Amino acid sequence: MGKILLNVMYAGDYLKEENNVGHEVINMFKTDSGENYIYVNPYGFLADEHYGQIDTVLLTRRINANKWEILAKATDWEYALKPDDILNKKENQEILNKILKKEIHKFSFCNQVFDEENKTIFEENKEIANEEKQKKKLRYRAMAHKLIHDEQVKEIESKGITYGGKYIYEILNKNQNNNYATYFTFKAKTFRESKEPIYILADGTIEEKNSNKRNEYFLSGVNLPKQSFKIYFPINTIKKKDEQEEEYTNRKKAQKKAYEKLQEIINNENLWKEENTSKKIDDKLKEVNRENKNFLQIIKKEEDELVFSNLLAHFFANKKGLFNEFVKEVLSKKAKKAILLKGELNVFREKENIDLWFEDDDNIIIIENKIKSKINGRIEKEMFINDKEYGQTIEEGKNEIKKSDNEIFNERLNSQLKKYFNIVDNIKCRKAKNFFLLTPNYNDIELVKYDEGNSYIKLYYEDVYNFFKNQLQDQVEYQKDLYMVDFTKAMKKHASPYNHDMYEEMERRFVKCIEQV
DNA sequence: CCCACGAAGTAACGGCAGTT
DNA sequence: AACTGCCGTTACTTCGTGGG
Repeated sequence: MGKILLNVMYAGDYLKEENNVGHEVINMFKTDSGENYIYVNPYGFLADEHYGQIDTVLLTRRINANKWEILAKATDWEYALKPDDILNKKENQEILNKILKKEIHKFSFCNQVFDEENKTIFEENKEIANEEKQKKKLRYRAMAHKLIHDEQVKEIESKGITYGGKYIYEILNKNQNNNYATYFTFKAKTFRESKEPIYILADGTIEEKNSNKRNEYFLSGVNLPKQSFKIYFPINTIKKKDEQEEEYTNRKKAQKKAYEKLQEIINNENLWKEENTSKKIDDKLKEVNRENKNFLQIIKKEEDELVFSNLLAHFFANKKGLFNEFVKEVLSKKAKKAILLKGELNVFREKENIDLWFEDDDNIIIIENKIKSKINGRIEKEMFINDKEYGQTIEEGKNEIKKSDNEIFNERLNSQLKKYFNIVDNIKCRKAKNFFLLTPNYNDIELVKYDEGNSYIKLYYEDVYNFFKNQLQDQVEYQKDLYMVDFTKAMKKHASPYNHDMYEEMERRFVKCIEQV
């Protein structure tokens, strides 16, 4: 029975620095000779005992604390450089002995040696700050890192591991600590991307109750790590501390079940592409990378919902007939009824705090735009011991959280959706009133959760993006408006089922670095 | 012109659970 | 047993708007 490793990609403060390219970017690319090298976060190697044990590495991305997306599977380790083997080479032992004055057989042993050697120094100089101690400790580990790095560089040259004609260590030469970096963990014989997003959900997600969505797998009773980039299945250690025997066995059972479920996912051929779809760095990819900019990206306003609301209001107010088409082609279809516009159209921004307010003789159409933020509103938690005693019942549709047999939390979400609905609903007129909530495709807001949520119709950026794209194709007039062309480009990001920001950002940086070497 | 308020942005902080 | 850094929460800041 082999182990499964779930590894998180595109995370960490390291990536915030423009010059740093996450090493994991290589996972989604083939080398120039068509091989798949995999880099396992965070440092590119595993603890000694895992080598030779792992069947499959699932490359994942965090959606949130309890929801991870599986992007690809890498199986059949063909080749790896084991850090401890490198350190145990005779010449490396000599180097380490000379510097550390101690025999090192295990990578993890560096810390211990440091502690022993510096015991007296730190006892005598208690004032040495902890921070400084940490820095010094890191320098010791860096020696081991350096030896592994040197060995990898040799291998990269002899095996010709290149992307777009450049050695991987050349490409990443602007990375912080590139001189100490590890570049690959192993070479995989098979690499398959998922056909469509596969999600695994752990405890704490509201999706549990209706987890019959496509490709969502619930790993009940298992916690996904919040800090670590790795989790191994079967899970290595279960702490028995503070646990009753029954809880302990239940947790063991849950973990076994989770492991079996992951195996099912891996073996389910329907979930994975038939071919190895990882790309090679070629001229076409470089070209796409250069063209892929839009002005909102440049001014870093791609995530700003106010900007999108302003632009939508601008185009609908100023392009004659555009809103008419939009209502016909998109809103009517979403509402499953014909919305017929009549008379002069007025477009308001932030009227009564409502993002977009369209009004003509016969209709009021409200669009609440949510890109990053959630629905605002107070969450009122009512806790009552045994609802019968208090004479209260839990209304249907509310989120009911059962803490124990007689403790029930009733979560009421008194939301801005309700507020806006009431504002418009209370207007005494014969106009038809339609409410829409516009969100990116990756940001699935559960309307049922909110008061009056059901009065809103979900509208996705994909709908709006496709509409604008089609309009641009059909109307030469629109093509001349470069703001409209760029705005449409900027919407594409939010029309994706993945929030691919880091994924795409890393790809962009990677290709940029290759061109600059 | 002042002030209150809403909403988005931001900084700080504690919890978490695997890793060394 | 100490360490780590993400994540959710909370409190605070900033900005714009609209009422008085």
